Amino acid sequence: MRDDIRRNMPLFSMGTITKLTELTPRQVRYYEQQELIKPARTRGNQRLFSFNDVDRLLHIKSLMEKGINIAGVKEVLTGKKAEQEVAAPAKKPDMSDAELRKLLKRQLTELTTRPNQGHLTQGDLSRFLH
DNA sequence: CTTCTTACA
DNA sequence: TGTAAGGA
Repeated sequence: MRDDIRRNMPLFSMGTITKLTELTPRQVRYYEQQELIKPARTRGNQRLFSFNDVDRLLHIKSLMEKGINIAGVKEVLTGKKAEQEVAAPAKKPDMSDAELRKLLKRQLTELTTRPNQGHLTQGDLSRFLH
């Protein structure tokens, strides 16, 4: 009953969030607009995210990767519908050459810069907190 | 330097 | 979703 205030305590900056979730600031702000998350603000209007926010963002991310749209994500997160009931239209596994090389280059630098670190995926947080 | 909002050749 | 612009 007190673990809640901890999970809801505003602690992370946008920079931390993007590195932790691997989402772009654009996406994070958009999800906030859609009221999928409600991060706190500092006096200077800077967003401060909590563990719960990270949790929700990771959930949203996994859902989006499954091809589920905002509407579907909202229904799932709002707890009014099951994940299956909002099945994705069609998944396209294609990626342009530019994107592919960009991705490979990024992963390569990450491998040499910070070997085996950072980036959470859904489920990691709960284990981390428990 | 990091983040914020608004807007769109 | 990306990105440029203008401020904090």
